[in-house]
Amino acid sequence: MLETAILGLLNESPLHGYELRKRLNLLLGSFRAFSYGTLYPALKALVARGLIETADPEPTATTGRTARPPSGKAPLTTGRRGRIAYQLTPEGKEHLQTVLSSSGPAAWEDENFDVRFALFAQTDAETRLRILEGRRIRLTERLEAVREAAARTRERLDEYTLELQRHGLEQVEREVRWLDGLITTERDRARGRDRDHTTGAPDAPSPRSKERG
Amino acid sequence: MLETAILGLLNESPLHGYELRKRLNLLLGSFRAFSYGTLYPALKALVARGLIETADPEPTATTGRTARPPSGKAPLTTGRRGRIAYQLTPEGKEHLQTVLSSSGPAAWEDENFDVRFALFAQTDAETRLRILEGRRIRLTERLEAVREAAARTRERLDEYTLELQRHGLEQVEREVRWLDGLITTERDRARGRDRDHTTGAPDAPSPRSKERG
DNA sequence: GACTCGACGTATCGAGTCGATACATCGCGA
DNA sequence: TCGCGATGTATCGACTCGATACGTCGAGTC
Repeated sequence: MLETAILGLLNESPLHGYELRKRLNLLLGSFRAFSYGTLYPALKALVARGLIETADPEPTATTGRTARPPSGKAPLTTGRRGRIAYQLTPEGKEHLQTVLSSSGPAAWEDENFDVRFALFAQTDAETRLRILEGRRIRLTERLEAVREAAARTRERLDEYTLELQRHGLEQVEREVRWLDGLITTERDRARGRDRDHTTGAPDAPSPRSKERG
Repeated sequence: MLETAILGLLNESPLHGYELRKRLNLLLGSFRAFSYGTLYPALKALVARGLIETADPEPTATTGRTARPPSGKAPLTTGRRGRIAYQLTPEGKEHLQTVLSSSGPAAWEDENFDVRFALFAQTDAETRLRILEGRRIRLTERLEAVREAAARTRERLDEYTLELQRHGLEQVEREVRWLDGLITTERDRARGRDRDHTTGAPDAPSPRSKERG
């Protein structure tokens, strides 16, 4: 799912590897932190598949730091200030849209959910809701399984193991409640936004109508 | 750290791979779940290092099912009821004690802490406390780093990304509070167990007697 | 009896990921 | 001028997972 995260970030602006990694880790918060050993091969693979291509980075107009002029030699091995920026190709945009509109089990498993959630701003409302609900079911299933396994164990465990299990269960329960809140919010929004249809408008900049918080 | 978990489990009773994995995953609760592709190579490596050795499993005297006699051929490829039980060697026990009494950074990093915690029943009180405190510092450091990184970001993120970050921070904060409770419990126990020779007492808490309260 | 099915049990493989590391440029302060 | 830390690209070894293969065994089921 690293690939999806990359495509999602590049859909907002072209970026080079170093910056991409920083944003990636910021995007996923304190959860995951992809390393270069993962990122660069993934970029290569995406280029090979024609989903992204190299490009010039934005001049970063906010600060005065302009991109350096190509004064003199540029040892092609690794360019002398060798920024290699990437941007989506049309195929990449298309592929990203396909992925973002999918909501199968692959979207709500542990290793994918946070990436998909981080890209919710680019995901349509219906898919958001389906992913949240699928994730919720997945977690409650696991809750059930762990509780059952613990009950079936006739060996009595020491207090530390029990505390670890209790803590783990509590974490998952809290996650479920978090999802409940998100699902409620999404349903409310869907009700407020839509009376008869209107499934699209994924770009629509956030409706500042905060009056009904 | 899989190796430590294996040694810790085998220190209680000899086990074969299948059972070992079940207990391993029960031990670590809903956190981690080692797979066979991890377990069996680890067992091999431990045998090669002389820390564990094959043994006969316990006869499971509760039910009438006795271990089968070696009647006839036993295709050595995978024994016909090919349970291969493992037990600690003296070197293994010694190594386990060394590991369990260590409390360096390796003990409280993400990938090790839960295993070490699950083996707290076999760990002495002083080491328990050091690991818990080290873990707490580690988490607060991360909290600080993430908060700072978020503050330094001038790009304003969409609401979903923000929510993901908020949720992640909250999880870690809750983890810290969990550790606080455990640390308090451990300190109280140490006080109850030992009167005068308190090792560090960096907090120097007011000696209020809560046993009557 | 013959059939399937699911639990038990050992074992490997490919793919994905991390952490460490290497190498290079740049700006900055001592 | 020197080192140092941030920026920047890139690879390697080690670890882990999920899927899969192969095999035994007991319990149904018709």
